[in-house]
Amino acid sequence: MFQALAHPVRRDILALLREHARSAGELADHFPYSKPTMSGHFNVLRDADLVTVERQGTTLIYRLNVSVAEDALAGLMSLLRIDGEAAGAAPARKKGAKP
Amino acid sequence: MFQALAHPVRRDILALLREHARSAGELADHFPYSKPTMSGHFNVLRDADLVTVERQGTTLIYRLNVSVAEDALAGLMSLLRIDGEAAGAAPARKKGAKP
DNA sequence: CTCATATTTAGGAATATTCCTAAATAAGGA
DNA sequence: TCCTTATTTAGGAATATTCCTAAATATGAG
Repeated sequence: MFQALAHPVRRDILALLREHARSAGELADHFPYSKPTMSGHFNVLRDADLVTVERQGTTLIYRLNVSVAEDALAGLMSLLRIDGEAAGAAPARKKGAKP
Repeated sequence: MFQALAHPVRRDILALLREHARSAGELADHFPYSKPTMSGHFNVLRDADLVTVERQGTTLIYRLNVSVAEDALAGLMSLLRIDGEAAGAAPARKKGAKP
């Protein structure tokens, strides 16, 4: 799953899907690569379970799989033992952080 | 930086360094790979600024660079627009999470 | 069935990663 | 200086990633 996040194009795909679900073609149009290349990136994200796919007629709709993304984040957090306070935009003040 | 996190050995190195700083040799002893191979992994982590290194006599001491790790986490969070609540071990109740 | 559209799979070239052994470098002690 | 210890750099083989073009598949319209 970290492997899937390792390529900038795949992270950008996730950022686009964070806004709303999109078709394969619509996603592909955002990048300067061929459709088959983009399809390969979709496969990597799907294998990592970071996105789900659903067919609608001839088009395939890709969606961000939020729960798995959250698991990824949880794993990275516990790996580094970071509380999460540091991540938001404006960490006003500490909650019950007992270090 | 995501690239640096993509290899399991490098994530395990970070997990070890999260506990406390360690020498190159001490780190290498935790893995079934040669010293030069491990040294290569250290270089990747250093290039990604995820660890710092300091010489102490003949040994090199590696330390987790927490601030950069936090930035990584923040980046992943904003990429996926996740609040961070989902990550901790026991998310008792919501803070000022206003969705 | 045939055609057009949307998307994928197949095959292959260029490049990057990962691991090894052998040799080099750095530091300190006798 | 010479030796030992700690660690790195150098060079190379095996494997994986990334991208392409060409061909295949899937679906719906006519």
